[in-house]
Amino acid sequence: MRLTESEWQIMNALWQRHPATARDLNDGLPEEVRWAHTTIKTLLSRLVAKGAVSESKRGNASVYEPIITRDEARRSSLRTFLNQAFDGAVEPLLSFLAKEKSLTPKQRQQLARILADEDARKRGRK
Amino acid sequence: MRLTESEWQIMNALWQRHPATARDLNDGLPEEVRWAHTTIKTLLSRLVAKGAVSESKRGNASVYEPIITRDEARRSSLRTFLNQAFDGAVEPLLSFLAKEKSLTPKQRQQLARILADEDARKRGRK
DNA sequence: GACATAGTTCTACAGATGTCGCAGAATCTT
DNA sequence: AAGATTCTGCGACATCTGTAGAACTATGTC
Repeated sequence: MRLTESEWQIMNALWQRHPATARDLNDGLPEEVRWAHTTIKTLLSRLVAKGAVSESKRGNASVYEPIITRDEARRSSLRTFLNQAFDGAVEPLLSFLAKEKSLTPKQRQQLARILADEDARKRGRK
Repeated sequence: MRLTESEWQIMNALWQRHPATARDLNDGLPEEVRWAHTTIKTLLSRLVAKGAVSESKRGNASVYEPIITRDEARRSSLRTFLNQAFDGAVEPLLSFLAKEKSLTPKQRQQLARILADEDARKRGRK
């Protein structure tokens, strides 16, 4: 499932609050991205067409629900990102992240901790 | 600097081998993505227009050089990716990566090692 | 010099995306 | 029930992307 930039906006709002109407969503969107009502509707229609969102009627109005999960969307987005920028492999991204100045020691430690925890969890579960 | 999917292909080939002519590049591209010669030229022109690539003449033919570095491109791509899928923060991506089943213990360790090394380097440098 | 070859610029075009406006149907308010 | 308000469906349109053919020009080859 491939989402465009504005579709991500919509989905992010929808994952956060759903079921939701077009209006609900627009209110929930960040200040800077306030589209015309019809714009949201168009985006939502396209998402429904794609099968990323479900639409049902409550009286006259449409109510939307996400079908794909955020993690699913993240996964495919990550895939694409890796393919384009890192030869499709995770390792290069990992080193890149580790190298990045923008990653603070704190974040670095967080990452290390996450890994350790995850590792422990994996081990313990077996 | 925002690169499209096919632009990434070109850039990846160009970072790998440059200076290069349109023909050089096409040869260097993965089998599946062999465009018509003119397609490459079009893409290259667009990249030149964007300021991502420089063009110079050698006789009749054009020779291209990347202007932006791969890391720069990666950085902005990462930025966009984070903004869309992870609220713009690195941490959520880190946890996501750590959580992912697809990340093997080996990769997890690699990442841990990278972090440790980087940390040491940082510390030692100060 | 005449032709084949390879490079160049221009133009084109369909499909994807970002953004709506309009006009009519449904619903709410007095 | 009339007017105001809110939705909806549909069409529109400018840009961006992907992909390439056409036509012309410079080069290489006998």
